[in-house]
Amino acid sequence: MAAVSGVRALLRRSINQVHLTSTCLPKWICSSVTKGNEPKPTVNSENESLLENLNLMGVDVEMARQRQPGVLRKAFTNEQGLAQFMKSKGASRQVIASIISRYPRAITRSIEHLDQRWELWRNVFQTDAEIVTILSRSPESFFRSSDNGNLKKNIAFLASLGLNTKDLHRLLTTAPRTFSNSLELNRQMVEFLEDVCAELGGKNPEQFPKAVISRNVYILIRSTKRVKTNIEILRASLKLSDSELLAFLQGPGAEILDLSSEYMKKNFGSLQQKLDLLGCQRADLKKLIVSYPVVLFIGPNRLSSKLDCLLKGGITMKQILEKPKVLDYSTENITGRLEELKRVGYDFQKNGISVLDSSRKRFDAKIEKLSASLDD
DNA sequence: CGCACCGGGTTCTGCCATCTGC
DNA sequence: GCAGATGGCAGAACCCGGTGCG
Repeated sequence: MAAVSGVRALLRRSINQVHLTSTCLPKWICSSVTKGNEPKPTVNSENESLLENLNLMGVDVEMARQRQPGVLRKAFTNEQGLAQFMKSKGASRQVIASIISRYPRAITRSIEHLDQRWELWRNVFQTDAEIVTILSRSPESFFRSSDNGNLKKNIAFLASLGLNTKDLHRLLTTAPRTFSNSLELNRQMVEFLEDVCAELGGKNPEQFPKAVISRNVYILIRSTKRVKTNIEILRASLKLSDSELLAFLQGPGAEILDLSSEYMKKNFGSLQQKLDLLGCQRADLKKLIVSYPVVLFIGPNRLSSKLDCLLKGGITMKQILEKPKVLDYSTENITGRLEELKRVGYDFQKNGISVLDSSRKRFDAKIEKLSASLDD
Protein backbone atom coordinates (compact mmCIF):
# COMPACT_ATOMS: atom_id res chain seq x y z
CA MET A 1 0.00 0.00 0.00
CA ALA A 2 2.70 2.40 0.98
CA ALA A 3 4.54 1.51 -2.18
CA VAL A 4 1.49 2.23 -4.25
CA SER A 5 0.92 5.64 -2.79
CA GLY A 6 4.60 6.35 -3.33
CA VAL A 7 4.16 5.68 -7.01
CA ARG A 8 1.09 7.88 -7.08
CA ALA A 9 3.14 10.66 -5.61
CA LEU A 10 5.66 10.25 -8.37
CA LEU A 11 3.01 10.39 -11.02
CA ARG A 12 1.64 13.64 -9.79
CA ARG A 13 4.67 15.66 -10.76
CA SER A 14 3.99 18.22 -13.40
CA ILE A 15 6.26 21.23 -13.11
CA ASN A 16 6.31 23.90 -15.72
CA GLN A 17 6.70 22.22 -19.04
CA VAL A 18 5.20 23.20 -22.28
CA HIS A 19 4.44 20.58 -24.85
CA LEU A 20 7.28 18.71 -26.38
CA THR A 21 8.35 21.00 -29.15
CA SER A 22 8.06 19.48 -32.56
CA THR A 23 11.35 21.04 -33.49
CA CYS A 24 13.42 18.94 -31.17
CA LEU A 25 14.60 16.65 -33.89
CA PRO A 26 17.82 14.87 -33.07
CA LYS A 27 18.79 17.53 -30.62
CA TRP A 28 19.70 14.79 -28.19
CA ILE A 29 22.02 13.04 -30.50
CA CYS A 30 25.15 14.85 -29.50
CA SER A 31 26.12 17.74 -27.36
CA SER A 32 29.59 17.21 -26.10
CA VAL A 33 30.95 20.49 -27.36
CA THR A 34 33.50 20.97 -24.64
CA LYS A 35 36.60 23.05 -24.91
CA GLY A 36 39.92 21.32 -24.68
CA ASN A 37 41.06 23.19 -21.59
CA GLU A 38 38.54 21.71 -19.18
CA PRO A 39 39.99 19.17 -16.74
CA LYS A 40 37.81 16.19 -17.63
CA PRO A 41 35.83 17.17 -20.69
CA THR A 42 33.55 14.29 -21.55
CA VAL A 43 34.07 12.15 -18.47
CA ASN A 44 32.54 14.21 -15.72
CA SER A 45 30.20 16.60 -17.47
CA GLU A 46 26.57 16.00 -18.10
CA ASN A 47 25.02 16.14 -21.53
CA GLU A 48 23.32 19.54 -21.50
CA SER A 49 20.93 18.94 -24.35
CA LEU A 50 19.92 15.64 -22.80
CA LEU A 51 19.11 17.43 -19.56
CA GLU A 52 17.08 19.99 -21.44
CA ASN A 53 15.22 17.25 -23.26
CA LEU A 54 14.44 15.42 -20.06
CA ASN A 55 13.20 18.61 -18.47
CA LEU A 56 10.89 19.21 -21.39
CA MET A 57 9.56 15.71 -21.01
CA GLY A 58 8.71 16.34 -17.37
CA VAL A 59 11.40 14.02 -16.02
CA ASP A 60 12.57 14.62 -12.48
CA VAL A 61 16.20 15.19 -13.41
CA GLU A 62 17.32 15.49 -9.82
CA MET A 63 15.92 12.06 -9.08
CA ALA A 64 17.45 10.60 -12.22
CA ARG A 65 20.83 12.10 -11.32
CA GLN A 66 20.66 10.63 -7.89
CA ARG A 67 19.79 7.18 -9.21
CA GLN A 68 21.97 6.71 -12.26
CA PRO A 69 24.28 9.70 -12.72
CA GLY A 70 26.20 8.01 -15.50
CA VAL A 71 23.25 8.05 -17.84
CA LEU A 72 23.13 11.85 -17.77
CA ARG A 73 26.72 11.98 -18.98
CA LYS A 74 26.12 9.86 -22.02
CA ALA A 75 26.50 11.46 -25.43
CA PHE A 76 23.99 9.19 -27.13
CA THR A 77 20.67 8.34 -25.60
CA ASN A 78 17.27 7.43 -26.89
CA GLU A 79 14.75 9.25 -24.72
CA GLN A 80 12.66 10.40 -27.67
CA GLY A 81 12.56 6.91 -29.11
CA LEU A 82 11.60 5.46 -25.75
CA ALA A 83 8.90 8.09 -25.27
CA GLN A 84 7.44 7.43 -28.69
CA PHE A 85 7.58 3.71 -28.14
CA MET A 86 5.87 3.91 -24.77
CA LYS A 87 3.29 6.32 -26.11
CA SER A 88 2.45 3.90 -28.91
CA LYS A 89 1.81 1.30 -26.22
CA GLY A 90 -0.60 3.60 -24.48
CA ALA A 91 1.56 5.11 -21.75
CA SER A 92 0.75 8.67 -20.75
CA ARG A 93 3.29 11.47 -20.70
CA GLN A 94 3.31 11.37 -16.91
CA VAL A 95 3.95 7.66 -16.82
CA ILE A 96 6.81 7.99 -19.28
CA ALA A 97 8.37 10.82 -17.28
CA SER A 98 8.02 8.84 -14.10
CA ILE A 99 9.63 5.78 -15.64
CA ILE A 100 12.67 7.75 -16.80
CA SER A 101 12.94 9.56 -13.47
CA ARG A 102 12.99 6.31 -11.58
CA TYR A 103 15.03 4.23 -13.99
CA PRO A 104 17.06 6.52 -16.24
CA ARG A 105 18.88 3.68 -17.98
CA ALA A 106 15.64 3.04 -19.82
CA ILE A 107 16.68 5.76 -22.26
CA THR A 108 19.72 3.81 -23.33
CA ARG A 109 17.68 1.02 -24.90
CA SER A 110 17.25 0.94 -28.66
CA ILE A 111 13.89 0.65 -30.38
CA GLU A 112 14.78 -2.81 -31.68
CA HIS A 113 15.58 -3.93 -28.17
CA LEU A 114 12.36 -2.45 -26.79
CA ASP A 115 10.28 -4.03 -29.54
CA GLN A 116 11.78 -7.41 -28.93
CA ARG A 117 11.40 -7.23 -25.17
CA TRP A 118 7.83 -6.04 -25.42
CA GLU A 119 6.95 -8.94 -27.69
CA LEU A 120 8.45 -11.36 -25.19
CA TRP A 121 6.36 -9.88 -22.41
CA ARG A 122 3.38 -10.16 -24.69
CA ASN A 123 3.89 -13.92 -24.66
CA VAL A 124 2.60 -13.73 -21.12
CA PHE A 125 0.28 -10.72 -21.20
CA GLN A 126 -2.75 -10.35 -23.43
CA THR A 127 -2.71 -6.58 -23.71
CA ASP A 128 -0.25 -3.70 -23.88
CA ALA A 129 -2.18 -1.96 -21.14
CA GLU A 130 -1.29 -4.67 -18.63
CA ILE A 131 2.38 -4.24 -19.42
CA VAL A 132 2.16 -0.46 -19.13
CA THR A 133 0.63 -0.87 -15.68
CA ILE A 134 3.51 -3.03 -14.54
CA LEU A 135 6.13 -0.74 -16.06
CA SER A 136 4.72 2.27 -14.31
CA ARG A 137 4.75 0.30 -11.13
CA SER A 138 8.19 -1.14 -11.54
CA PRO A 139 10.27 0.30 -14.40
CA GLU A 140 13.37 -1.46 -13.18
CA SER A 141 11.87 -4.89 -13.75
CA PHE A 142 11.50 -4.23 -17.43
CA PHE A 143 14.55 -2.13 -18.15
CA ARG A 144 17.31 -3.40 -15.91
CA SER A 145 18.53 -6.13 -18.18
CA SER A 146 19.54 -5.71 -21.79
CA ASP A 147 19.58 -9.42 -22.39
CA ASN A 148 16.48 -10.40 -24.33
CA GLY A 149 17.86 -13.85 -25.03
CA ASN A 150 18.02 -14.48 -21.32
CA LEU A 151 14.42 -13.32 -20.92
CA LYS A 152 13.31 -15.68 -23.65
CA LYS A 153 15.13 -18.58 -22.02
CA ASN A 154 13.61 -17.70 -18.65
CA ILE A 155 10.10 -17.88 -20.00
CA ALA A 156 10.83 -21.25 -21.58
CA PHE A 157 12.48 -22.47 -18.40
CA LEU A 158 9.61 -21.46 -16.15
CA ALA A 159 7.11 -23.02 -18.51
CA SER A 160 9.17 -26.21 -18.49
CA LEU A 161 8.66 -26.48 -14.74
CA GLY A 162 5.00 -27.07 -15.41
CA LEU A 163 3.85 -23.56 -14.61
CA ASN A 164 0.88 -22.86 -16.85
CA THR A 165 -0.05 -19.62 -18.59
CA LYS A 166 -2.06 -18.47 -15.63
CA ASP A 167 0.83 -19.09 -13.23
CA LEU A 168 3.26 -17.27 -15.50
CA HIS A 169 0.88 -14.37 -15.75
CA ARG A 170 0.61 -14.14 -12.00
CA LEU A 171 4.36 -14.47 -11.67
CA LEU A 172 5.16 -11.70 -14.12
CA THR A 173 2.42 -9.49 -12.73
CA THR A 174 3.36 -9.69 -9.10
CA ALA A 175 7.06 -10.48 -9.18
CA PRO A 176 8.25 -9.10 -12.52
CA ARG A 177 11.83 -9.12 -11.36
CA THR A 178 11.83 -12.91 -11.74
CA PHE A 179 12.08 -12.47 -15.49
CA SER A 180 15.10 -10.20 -15.27
CA ASN A 181 17.00 -12.67 -13.15
CA SER A 182 19.67 -14.53 -15.00
CA LEU A 183 18.49 -17.93 -16.12
CA GLU A 184 21.28 -19.33 -13.99
CA LEU A 185 19.94 -17.70 -10.83
CA ASN A 186 16.45 -19.04 -11.41
CA ARG A 187 17.87 -22.43 -12.20
CA GLN A 188 19.84 -22.42 -8.95
CA MET A 189 16.70 -21.81 -6.92
CA VAL A 190 14.83 -24.53 -8.76
CA GLU A 191 17.65 -26.99 -8.26
CA PHE A 192 17.90 -26.04 -4.62
CA LEU A 193 14.19 -26.75 -4.17
CA GLU A 194 14.51 -30.07 -5.95
CA ASP A 195 17.34 -30.99 -3.60
CA VAL A 196 15.23 -30.08 -0.58
CA CYS A 197 12.45 -32.30 -1.84
CA ALA A 198 14.80 -35.20 -2.51
CA GLU A 199 16.45 -34.86 0.89
CA LEU A 200 13.07 -35.04 2.55
CA GLY A 201 12.35 -38.25 0.70
CA GLY A 202 10.04 -36.79 -1.93
CA LYS A 203 9.12 -39.17 -4.73
CA ASN A 204 9.26 -36.74 -7.64
CA PRO A 205 11.40 -33.71 -6.91
CA GLU A 206 10.68 -32.19 -10.34
CA GLN A 207 7.17 -31.19 -9.36
CA PHE A 208 8.19 -29.64 -6.05
CA PRO A 209 9.50 -26.31 -7.36
CA LYS A 210 6.33 -25.78 -9.34
CA ALA A 211 4.21 -26.48 -6.27
CA VAL A 212 6.19 -24.04 -4.16
CA ILE A 213 6.40 -21.30 -6.80
CA SER A 214 2.74 -21.41 -7.72
CA ARG A 215 1.89 -20.99 -4.06
CA ASN A 216 4.45 -18.28 -3.55
CA VAL A 217 5.38 -16.24 -6.59
CA TYR A 218 8.03 -14.32 -4.67
CA ILE A 219 10.30 -17.32 -4.22
CA LEU A 220 12.37 -16.68 -7.32
CA ILE A 221 13.22 -13.13 -6.37
CA ARG A 222 14.62 -14.31 -3.05
CA SER A 223 18.06 -15.67 -2.45
CA THR A 224 18.53 -19.40 -1.98
CA LYS A 225 20.29 -18.43 1.22
CA ARG A 226 17.13 -16.88 2.58
CA VAL A 227 14.83 -19.73 1.58
CA LYS A 228 17.31 -22.23 2.91
CA THR A 229 17.57 -20.42 6.25
CA ASN A 230 13.80 -20.27 6.53
CA ILE A 231 13.42 -23.97 5.87
CA GLU A 232 16.05 -24.61 8.51
CA ILE A 233 14.22 -22.43 11.01
CA LEU A 234 10.94 -24.19 10.32
CA ARG A 235 12.55 -27.60 10.47
CA ALA A 236 14.26 -26.88 13.76
CA SER A 237 11.32 -25.21 15.46
CA LEU A 238 8.43 -27.32 14.26
CA LYS A 239 10.19 -30.67 14.60
CA LEU A 240 8.09 -32.32 11.92
CA SER A 241 8.94 -35.61 10.30
CA ASP A 242 10.49 -35.43 6.85
CA SER A 243 7.27 -36.26 5.08
CA GLU A 244 5.26 -33.85 7.22
CA LEU A 245 7.75 -31.07 6.55
CA LEU A 246 7.67 -31.81 2.84
CA ALA A 247 3.89 -31.67 2.74
CA PHE A 248 3.97 -28.46 4.73
CA LEU A 249 6.53 -26.79 2.46
CA GLN A 250 4.68 -27.53 -0.75
CA GLY A 251 1.38 -26.76 0.91
CA PRO A 252 0.51 -23.85 3.17
CA GLY A 253 4.09 -23.43 4.34
CA ALA A 254 5.24 -22.23 0.93
CA GLU A 255 3.53 -18.94 1.63
CA ILE A 256 6.01 -17.93 4.28
CA LEU A 257 9.26 -19.13 2.69
CA ASP A 258 10.03 -15.70 1.28
CA LEU A 259 9.91 -13.94 4.63
CA SER A 260 13.05 -12.21 5.76
CA SER A 261 14.74 -14.82 7.94
CA GLU A 262 15.31 -12.38 10.76
CA TYR A 263 11.68 -11.43 10.64
CA MET A 264 10.63 -15.07 10.74
CA LYS A 265 12.84 -15.70 13.72
CA LYS A 266 11.63 -12.61 15.52
CA ASN A 267 7.96 -13.31 14.89
CA PHE A 268 8.34 -16.93 15.83
CA GLY A 269 9.95 -15.92 19.10
CA SER A 270 7.35 -13.34 19.99
CA LEU A 271 4.49 -15.65 19.03
CA GLN A 272 5.93 -18.32 21.29
CA GLN A 273 6.31 -15.83 24.09
CA LYS A 274 2.78 -14.58 23.69
CA LEU A 275 1.32 -18.09 23.66
CA ASP A 276 3.35 -19.02 26.72
CA LEU A 277 1.95 -15.99 28.47
CA LEU A 278 -1.55 -17.10 27.57
CA GLY A 279 -0.92 -20.53 29.00
CA CYS A 280 -0.68 -22.46 25.75
CA GLN A 281 1.37 -25.59 25.22
CA ARG A 282 4.22 -26.00 22.76
CA ALA A 283 1.97 -28.35 20.78
CA ASP A 284 -0.49 -25.49 20.36
CA LEU A 285 2.20 -23.29 18.85
CA LYS A 286 3.17 -25.99 16.41
CA LYS A 287 -0.40 -26.71 15.45
CA LEU A 288 -1.10 -23.04 14.92
CA ILE A 289 1.85 -22.53 12.62
CA VAL A 290 1.28 -25.70 10.65
CA SER A 291 -2.41 -24.99 10.11
CA TYR A 292 -2.02 -21.26 9.69
CA PRO A 293 1.56 -20.37 8.74
CA VAL A 294 0.79 -16.79 7.74
CA VAL A 295 0.49 -16.06 11.44
CA LEU A 296 4.25 -15.56 11.17
CA PHE A 297 3.62 -12.61 8.86
CA ILE A 298 2.02 -10.68 11.63
CA GLY A 299 4.40 -8.48 13.57
CA PRO A 300 4.68 -8.82 17.36
CA ASN A 301 2.69 -5.72 18.27
CA ARG A 302 -0.07 -6.28 15.78
CA LEU A 303 -0.44 -9.94 16.70
CA SER A 304 -0.45 -9.18 20.39
CA SER A 305 -3.14 -6.55 20.14
CA LYS A 306 -5.20 -8.72 17.81
CA LEU A 307 -5.18 -11.61 20.24
CA ASP A 308 -5.93 -9.34 23.17
CA CYS A 309 -8.82 -7.84 21.31
CA LEU A 310 -10.32 -11.27 20.62
CA LEU A 311 -9.82 -12.46 24.19
CA LYS A 312 -11.29 -9.28 25.58
CA GLY A 313 -14.31 -9.84 23.36
CA GLY A 314 -15.06 -13.09 25.16
CA ILE A 315 -13.34 -15.53 22.85
CA THR A 316 -11.07 -18.21 24.23
CA MET A 317 -7.58 -19.08 23.11
CA LYS A 318 -8.80 -22.60 22.42
CA GLN A 319 -11.33 -21.25 19.93
CA ILE A 320 -8.69 -19.17 18.22
CA LEU A 321 -6.41 -22.17 17.91
CA GLU A 322 -9.27 -24.13 16.39
CA LYS A 323 -10.13 -21.39 13.91
CA PRO A 324 -6.98 -19.37 13.37
CA LYS A 325 -8.41 -17.81 10.22
CA VAL A 326 -10.09 -15.21 12.37
CA LEU A 327 -6.60 -13.75 12.68
CA ASP A 328 -6.81 -12.94 8.96
CA TYR A 329 -8.90 -9.91 9.67
CA SER A 330 -7.66 -6.57 10.79
CA THR A 331 -7.90 -5.62 14.43
CA GLU A 332 -10.20 -2.75 13.46
CA ASN A 333 -12.49 -5.09 11.59
CA ILE A 334 -12.54 -7.59 14.45
CA THR A 335 -13.15 -4.89 17.03
CA GLY A 336 -16.08 -3.55 15.06
CA ARG A 337 -17.60 -6.97 14.58
CA LEU A 338 -17.21 -7.86 18.23
CA GLU A 339 -19.13 -4.73 19.14
CA GLU A 340 -21.92 -5.48 16.74
CA LEU A 341 -22.15 -9.04 17.97
CA LYS A 342 -22.24 -7.86 21.54
CA ARG A 343 -25.09 -5.56 20.67
CA VAL A 344 -27.19 -8.48 19.46
CA GLY A 345 -26.10 -10.67 22.34
CA TYR A 346 -24.12 -13.21 20.35
CA ASP A 347 -22.95 -16.20 22.38
CA PHE A 348 -19.53 -17.42 21.20
CA GLN A 349 -19.56 -20.41 23.50
CA LYS A 350 -22.79 -21.62 22.00
CA ASN A 351 -22.38 -20.50 18.39
CA GLY A 352 -18.67 -20.60 17.82
CA ILE A 353 -16.53 -17.87 16.29
CA SER A 354 -16.88 -18.56 12.58
CA VAL A 355 -19.04 -15.44 12.15
CA LEU A 356 -15.87 -13.44 12.46
CA ASP A 357 -14.38 -15.26 9.51
CA SER A 358 -16.82 -14.22 6.82
CA SER A 359 -17.10 -11.54 4.22
CA ARG A 360 -18.49 -8.14 5.08
CA LYS A 361 -21.61 -8.89 3.08
CA ARG A 362 -22.31 -12.13 4.85
CA PHE A 363 -21.51 -10.69 8.23
CA ASP A 364 -23.88 -7.77 7.74
CA ALA A 365 -26.66 -10.10 6.60
CA LYS A 366 -26.08 -12.18 9.69
CA ILE A 367 -26.22 -9.19 11.99
CA GLU A 368 -29.37 -7.96 10.32
CA LYS A 369 -31.05 -11.29 10.86
CA LEU A 370 -29.97 -11.44 14.47
CA SER A 371 -31.22 -7.95 15.27
CA ALA A 372 -34.53 -8.70 13.54
CA SER A 373 -35.07 -11.75 15.72
CA LEU A 374 -34.08 -9.62 18.69
CA ASP A 375 -36.94 -7.23 17.94
CA ASP A 376 -39.53 -10.01 17.94
C1' DC B 1 -31.63 -22.35 3.73
C1' DG B 2 -27.70 -21.52 6.61
C1' DC B 3 -23.43 -22.73 7.74
C1' DA B 4 -18.60 -24.31 7.66
C1' DC B 5 -14.86 -25.47 4.84
C1' DC B 6 -11.77 -24.14 1.82
C1' DG B 7 -9.27 -21.95 -1.69
C1' DG B 8 -8.57 -17.88 -4.09
C1' DG B 9 -7.62 -12.77 -5.05
C1' DT B 10 -5.00 -8.61 -4.12
C1' DT B 11 0.13 -7.94 -3.17
C1' DC B 12 6.19 -6.49 -4.13
C1' DT B 13 9.62 -1.96 -5.04
C1' DG B 14 13.58 0.88 -4.80
C1' DC B 15 17.76 1.02 -3.13
C1' DC B 16 22.65 -0.55 -2.42
C1' DA B 17 26.65 -3.83 -3.21
C1' DT B 18 29.39 -6.30 -6.12
C1' DC B 19 30.87 -8.23 -10.22
C1' DT B 20 32.38 -7.55 -15.09
C1' DG B 21 33.73 -5.88 -19.45
C1' DC B 22 35.68 -2.30 -21.81
C1' DG C 1 37.86 3.52 -13.39
C1' DC C 2 33.75 3.90 -15.61
C1' DA C 3 28.94 2.44 -16.50
C1' DG C 4 26.33 -1.57 -17.07
C1' DA C 5 24.50 -5.89 -15.37
C1' DT C 6 23.08 -8.52 -11.81
C1' DG C 7 22.21 -10.16 -6.95
C1' DG C 8 20.22 -9.26 -2.64
C1' DC C 9 17.93 -6.93 0.93
C1' DA C 10 14.03 -4.56 4.05
C1' DG C 11 9.17 -3.86 4.61
C1' DA C 12 5.29 -6.82 6.62
C1' DA C 13 -2.20 -8.90 5.88
C1' DC C 14 -6.70 -8.56 4.63
C1' DC C 15 -10.70 -9.94 2.47
C1' DC C 16 -14.27 -12.58 -0.51
C1' DG C 17 -17.31 -16.09 -2.11
C1' DG C 18 -18.14 -20.97 -4.26
C1' DT C 19 -19.74 -25.17 -2.82
C1' DG C 20 -21.32 -29.08 -0.46
C1' DC C 21 -23.55 -30.72 3.49
C1' DG C 22 -27.07 -31.09 7.09
